[in-house]
Amino acid sequence: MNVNEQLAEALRLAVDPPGGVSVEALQDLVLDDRSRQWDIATAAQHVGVSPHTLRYYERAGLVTVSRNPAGHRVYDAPAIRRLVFLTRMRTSGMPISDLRQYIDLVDRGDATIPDRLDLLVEHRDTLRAQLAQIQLALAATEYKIATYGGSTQP
Amino acid sequence: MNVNEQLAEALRLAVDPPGGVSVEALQDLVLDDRSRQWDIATAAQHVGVSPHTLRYYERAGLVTVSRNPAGHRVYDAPAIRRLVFLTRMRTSGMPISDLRQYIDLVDRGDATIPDRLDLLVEHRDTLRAQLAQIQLALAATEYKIATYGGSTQP
DNA sequence: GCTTGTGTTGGAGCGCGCTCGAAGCTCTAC
DNA sequence: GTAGAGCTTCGAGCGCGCTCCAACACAAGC
Repeated sequence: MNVNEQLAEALRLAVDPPGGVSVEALQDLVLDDRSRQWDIATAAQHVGVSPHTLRYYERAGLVTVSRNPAGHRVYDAPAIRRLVFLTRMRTSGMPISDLRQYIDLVDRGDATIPDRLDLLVEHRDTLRAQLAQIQLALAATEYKIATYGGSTQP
Repeated sequence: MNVNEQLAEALRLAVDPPGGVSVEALQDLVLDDRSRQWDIATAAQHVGVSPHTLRYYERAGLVTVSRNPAGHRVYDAPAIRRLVFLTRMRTSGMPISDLRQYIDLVDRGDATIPDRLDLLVEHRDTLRAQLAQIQLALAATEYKIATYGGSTQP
């Protein structure tokens, strides 16, 4: 599986969850059409957040978005990809301050890759711990359901 | 596996995660020693939250705690068990309002068991969705780590 | 008896992540 | 040309879940 296939797979995975990314947006992203651009409403739809939130993320320094002559925001494929990543991390509970830190490293170039790796590994561990927590809560919930005589299936 | 064994197993599972419940507290709970009582500081330690939070939970109507002659809160085994359950649900993202609703049903007696089941099943579905989200974020993170050349193991 | 620690209450404050409002500019449709 | 939708900015507001403060009450140890 090469990198593009991995990316496509990761993006395909992103279709499923509610509040996720729309299919056609992902197709655009996989195609990486450099001429394709989106206004804030469309971008928001594709990313699965509100335009308010997109502006907020820009103010928070998570993305820099260029403007058209009218001063309106213009989102391109890389921006959307970054936003998809960011919202995925947000959904998983990563605070905006951490994302900001990571993004700053990205914007400072390849020399910061080791630092980014540190952050990512740390976050991976957080996610694994979180996974365990959720599984525990799920077990507790299913236990309660079982004791109440409810079916655990499906 | 009878109900007591299931409970013991569920409680054993609770030992592992960080910020979780202490081993001796669980032993007390499994023994269900009716004479054993705890002050707020000890209870907080056992449950893994701050005394502030315990008072807050009481104000929020999640637990009712009796007082000793001095007016100090006295936590018994059932109270602690409820708090362990509540904090587990909180950790998994269940809002306090939902917990309040569930607790109200519990306090209204067996007639509300169907309603409780509804709530639990709903929460189970939420947890499953959440699990998928976390797994997705984990996959994305591990993908990034891999592309940066970091080791995915362990 | 006095100090120190721990508890009590009500209410205020806070950090986070949005979310919205106001006032104004721009594009589109008719 | 004009209405209306949608964009811009800045700043304020909000809901949640704590977290802390002030002022006081009680308990244990010296």
